[in-house]
Amino acid sequence: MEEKKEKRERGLPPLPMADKGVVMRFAPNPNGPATLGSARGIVINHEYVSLYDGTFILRFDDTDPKNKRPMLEAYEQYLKDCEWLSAKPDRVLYASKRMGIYYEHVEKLMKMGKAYACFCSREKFKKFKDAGRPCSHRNCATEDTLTIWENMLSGEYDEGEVVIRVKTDMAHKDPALRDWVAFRIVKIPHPLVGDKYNVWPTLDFESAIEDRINGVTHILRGKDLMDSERRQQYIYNYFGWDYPFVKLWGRVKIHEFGKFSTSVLKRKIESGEYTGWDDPRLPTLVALKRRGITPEAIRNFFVQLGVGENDISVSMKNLYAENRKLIDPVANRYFFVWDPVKVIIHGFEGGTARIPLNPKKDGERILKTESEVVISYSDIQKFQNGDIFRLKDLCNIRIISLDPPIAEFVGYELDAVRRGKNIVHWLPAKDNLPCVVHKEGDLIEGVVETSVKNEIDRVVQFERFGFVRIEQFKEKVTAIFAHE
RNA sequence: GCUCCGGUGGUGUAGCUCGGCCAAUCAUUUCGGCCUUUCGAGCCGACGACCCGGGUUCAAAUCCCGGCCGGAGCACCA
Repeated sequence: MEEKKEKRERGLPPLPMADKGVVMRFAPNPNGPATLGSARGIVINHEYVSLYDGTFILRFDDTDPKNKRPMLEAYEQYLKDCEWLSAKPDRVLYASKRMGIYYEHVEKLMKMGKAYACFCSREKFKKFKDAGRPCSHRNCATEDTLTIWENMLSGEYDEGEVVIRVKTDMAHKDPALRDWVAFRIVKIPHPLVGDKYNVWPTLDFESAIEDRINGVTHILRGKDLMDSERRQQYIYNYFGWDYPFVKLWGRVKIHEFGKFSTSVLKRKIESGEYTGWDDPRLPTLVALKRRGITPEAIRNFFVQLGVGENDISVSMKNLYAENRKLIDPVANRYFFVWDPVKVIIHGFEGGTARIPLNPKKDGERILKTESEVVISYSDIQKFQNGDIFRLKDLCNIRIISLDPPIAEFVGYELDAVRRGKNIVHWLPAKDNLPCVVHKEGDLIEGVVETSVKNEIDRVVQFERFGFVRIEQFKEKVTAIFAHE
């Protein structure tokens, strides 16, 4: 009862048939670091596993060194990204290092007469497939199939010359299921295992075997892999295995990023359009981390999205809202004056402002100033000669000249201005640090409180600007914008 | 062309398995108000949805049929 309530709060529907243990896996191709899309797989799988106290497997489906060439650094990055998301895998598998297992199983299938070597070109086979009729290779004798297989392994055939197909049903009403390819020849060295192999399994074959061997009980997969279950079911039937429970989910599109794919990202980084995988404009986890988006926020975000089967298009605003809930209570506040303009205050001999670091916490920062301050150009622009406004937590002033900006001291009474829009932030003209904020591709220059240099690698709020992560301080402060 | 799947407010989501407690949940967005001090944070409030048409039933978001719309697969990619 209580447990059930907890599940509901976390937002994920219970998993059917979970009573005999839960083993789940996330199986990326490491052709780049994890993106928000991968994060969904990592988070939800892990969330379920921890809900049922099961086992979480990270499996690299890296069986195509040609079209989906893995990136060596991405393997390690995936591990780091999982840990960052508090989803450390219980087991890590590299398909490319487990080829023997796949060979062993396909050989069994061939001996059972359930797999055969096919020499048809793609075009030729497509004709047979569309016609719903078998090609001549389908009836090849078992011994001959095995001989061809041996020759494939020893490299006697060229790429594209021959493939191994799993026998399904050439007359199946769904053309997508008819005798699919289980192995093909790829004579390009693999980033991880070199030129050790030139016969590689397809995803459907590799995944079918691995899920079984590792006792995977529940599979979460994209709708694009909808046919995998029915394709792989043939193998499971031949071996007398039970297929895991499958839940499909739709594609997630993020408004702000549009359609992105790892390979497109990679190209744009190589061409210099982006500075690297951690460019703050990108939807990679390393980039989000750099901006100060917390892993907890990402987890909450995906749990809230749920596991629906329709394709969705969601805004980063939802992620930002989750992140804000987490960081707002702890992020220290600072003044960041962008486009700073110096204002001379007549009749003010200077003063000291004591401002809470965070309205919900103890601690304060102290701003000591003389009679000259800086405020944002965008603020002063809104005032006219004679207007009175307040320098937040300091004093009230009246504009007596706009160009050059000169004001006169009016008093300390907050009540005199009261309304929020007449309160602006400021900094002492003589005591501040230059600062540049990376915000959505723009560089925003300004000045910040000197104590910001003690916040390296932390997320703070620049008042009336937004939350940023302080990245470094070398002559000037560099901050990366997260969100408002 | 063949084969699958899905359609709840602007955006997501709960509810649909076992029809009534649903004049429909929660989050976010937008708007409005509040705040001894963030016009860009916070707090409070409001607006806003069951794709359409039939059928079954005392009763349908929930079941059935048809339509419309959207998505996916039919690769020697994952």
